[in-house]
Amino acid sequence: MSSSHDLPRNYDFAEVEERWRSIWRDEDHYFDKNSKKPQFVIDTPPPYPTGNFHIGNALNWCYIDFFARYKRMKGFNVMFPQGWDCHGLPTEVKVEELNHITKNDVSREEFRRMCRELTEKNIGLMRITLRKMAFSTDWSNEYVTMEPKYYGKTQLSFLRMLSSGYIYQSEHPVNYCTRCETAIAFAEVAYEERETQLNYFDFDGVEIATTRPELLAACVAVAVHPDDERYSKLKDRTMKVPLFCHDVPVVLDEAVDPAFGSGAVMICTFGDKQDVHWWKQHNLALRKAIDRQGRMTEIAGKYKGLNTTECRVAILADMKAQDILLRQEKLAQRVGTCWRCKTPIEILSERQWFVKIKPAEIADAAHQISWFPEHMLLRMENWVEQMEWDWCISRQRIFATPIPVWFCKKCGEIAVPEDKELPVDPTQVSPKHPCKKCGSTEFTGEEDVLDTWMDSSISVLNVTGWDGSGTPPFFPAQIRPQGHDIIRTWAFYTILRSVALTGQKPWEEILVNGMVLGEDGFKMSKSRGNIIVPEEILVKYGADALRQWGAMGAATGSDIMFNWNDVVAASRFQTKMWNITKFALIQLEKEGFDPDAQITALADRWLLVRLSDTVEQVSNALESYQFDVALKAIREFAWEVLADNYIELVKGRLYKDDNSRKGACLALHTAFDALCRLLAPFTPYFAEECYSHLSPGKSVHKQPWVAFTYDDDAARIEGDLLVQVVAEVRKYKHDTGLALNAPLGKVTIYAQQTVNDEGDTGRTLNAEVHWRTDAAKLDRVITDIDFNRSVIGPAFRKQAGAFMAAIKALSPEQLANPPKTITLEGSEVTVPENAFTPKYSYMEEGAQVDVITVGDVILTIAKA
RNA sequence: GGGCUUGUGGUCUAGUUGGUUAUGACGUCGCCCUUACACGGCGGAGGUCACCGGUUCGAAUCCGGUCAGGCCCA
Repeated sequence: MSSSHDLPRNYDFAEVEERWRSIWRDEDHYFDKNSKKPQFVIDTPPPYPTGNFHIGNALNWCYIDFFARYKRMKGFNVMFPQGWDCHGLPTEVKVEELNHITKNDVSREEFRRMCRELTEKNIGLMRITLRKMAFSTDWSNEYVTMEPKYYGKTQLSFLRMLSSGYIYQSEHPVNYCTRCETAIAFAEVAYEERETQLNYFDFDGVEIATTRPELLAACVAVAVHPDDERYSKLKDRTMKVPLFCHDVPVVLDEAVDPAFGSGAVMICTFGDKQDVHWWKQHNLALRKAIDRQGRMTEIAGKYKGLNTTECRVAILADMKAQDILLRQEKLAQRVGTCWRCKTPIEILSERQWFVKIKPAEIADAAHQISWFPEHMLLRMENWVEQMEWDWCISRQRIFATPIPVWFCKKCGEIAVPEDKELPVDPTQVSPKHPCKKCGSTEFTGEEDVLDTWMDSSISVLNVTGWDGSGTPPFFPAQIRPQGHDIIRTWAFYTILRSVALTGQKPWEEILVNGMVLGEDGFKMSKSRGNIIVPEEILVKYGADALRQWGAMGAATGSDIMFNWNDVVAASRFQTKMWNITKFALIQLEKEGFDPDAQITALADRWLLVRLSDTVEQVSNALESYQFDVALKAIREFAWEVLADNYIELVKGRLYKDDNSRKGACLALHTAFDALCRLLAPFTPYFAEECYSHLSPGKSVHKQPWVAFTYDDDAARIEGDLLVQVVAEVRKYKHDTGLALNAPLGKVTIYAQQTVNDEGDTGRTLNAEVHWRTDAAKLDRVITDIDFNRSVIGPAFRKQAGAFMAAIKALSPEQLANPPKTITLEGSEVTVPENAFTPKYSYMEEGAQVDVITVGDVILTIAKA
């Protein structure tokens, strides 16, 4: 134990946090591959290296660190890896922006180098925040998806799924962002509400409504509802497309809504997902009118080269000129846009790579995983059930994992590298062997790259040691922590890939955290100006306070509003705990502490039984990831049970110099030691600081989790009574205008059981306290009568005075049980309800006392 | 339009399988600087548990509907 003289008056989080950060060693958090302990592998989310570790990340990581630290103390071999999901458009866009270039202005290699450089810088910045937050990261298991070591595995996983038939290439309509010039997956399409124009025009004699006249060149059919009598004569006909003059068939389809527009629609390749549906179902022709840059193609004839907006204007003008544009209406519609750049997406038919989605397989694995909170599983189920297309994994970008494939220039056959050649960039190197089919040595490297989710969806395979064969040594992981916003992407793709590559679920449990909203209850955004960055909180209140906010801000899994109040409250709790620490150390160093002391006093037993309850509550809560419940129980124990009640009760005994303080010292030591350990996962710096003063040279983070139990039901019940008695007497002092430390004379407590309080109650109340088990012998005396003049006045008017005099004249027995009527100046009058209340005083053994009841217990107080 | 989720004092929030007086924090009001702590202690005020209906001896809790918010999707 360090001397209390060493303890500064105030807790200086900045000094303490920096000091421990320099003392702690990374090695303490390394996963031990040879350990005999049970493993606890966490499939940590690899954040996108934007350079800012935002508050949502912070919340997610707080949860991870809480259970990582808890599990370590519980004796698990914990792996808390840190990944970085580097590839993707945002970085490309940022690089273009920072350097005022477009990706086509420099070579692919140069562009990649610039992206890597920016990413490395950003990772550096984010690592600093992670360390400040005291996350117990296993830096020996850090992975960076843009590094060859990692993306080689991404490529290996691609090849495995290619050979097992999960991956195929095909020409198929895909969502395409013409600004980013790449295909995107459905998960990357964001829908936005927009107002557009619905144009009615004459289509070979039939009125048709369309929002996208620019797609007229891509029209491949006209569809009507089979029961729509207006159009029954169109059956089996072909129709001539206005302006373009090609013939298209008329198809009948139930999905056409006769009430929308004119009830007849044109099918274009492709205006929306419904067009793709009809196109497939009716086996229609393919007319590609828009290219990858979003410009009109050959098919569009004289409109070739225009972008879609220009083309729309031109076609509408030409329709007007030909007098076939009938009318226009405003229409609210939802447009699919690129989630990165918000450009409306086009559906283009392109040769792309796909991963087969087998919904049943994924649903089955999802059901084998425990979900926290449970209802998040439903989101996965809903997403899985409505999958229509396979997952398009090819992207036409640069900063991403190359698709490890060549095409034979002669016969088109695919060539793939051997495992040991990975990673490869097929645009830079050639295959080692001639074409299997035709023997040619001329190849073209695939220029397309992989969707970033192809990298991140093997995070769990990577950390569990996957090498391309069978089940990895540490697979499945024990838990996946992540936000609910990426259930349909990261969670979904990870399950898909794990099942495809290992045949098993990726994790035993998944813990889904909520989103962090601004103080105003809205999603944090620049435009609202409600963004809070972790760094700001770290500077003002420190990491431990921020971590407490993360634990207590909301129930695990629900969205959480950021709230400075919670951070302030957290920091106040630390102040309180710091004062408890100072008090405990001053007391414990007085005479050392005796681990063999006997605990006999009620207050001491009560503290230990409440501690035992708290340990159980906190442990149970942590097992089910209820961090709010756990920390709340800890705070309540420290603040209410230990500080406000226990310490106040035993102070007097601790100040004494005799043997009776030994039991209190042991109880205090036990509770304080346990508190440090309970707090360790939540406030690692603070807990370490407190514990280091209690047990110098030892780290609380290397101690086992508290296993303290104390079974003493009587102490819980009697101790609660003791605390209640003290509270009632305090209230009595307050009500009678006495200072809390004012001397009180004699207090007699009539309880059913004998209580050994070692004199604690008396010292706490500054009174002579007697606990008695016999019945109280009290005489009740009416000392005065309170009259209710607002009742008496209106009822008796001038006789009011006489009424009150008559009541005063009643005997004590009559007053205790008042008559219904009374004789007033010779006549019977009714005694109104609530007209008066007798005031009693009590006499005990001839002295006047005040009486308080606490349940069945009677307290009498004889003032000094 | 569909799925999920939420609606508790001024603000935020707890409330597990329905069970006496609905939890805590912040704010607010009053008293108190008692040898760990005024970044504190003690006490008080403040709630038709969104609304309507149902099940029940009993509903914040279960069921149905309405209204409002959030998220995801069509």
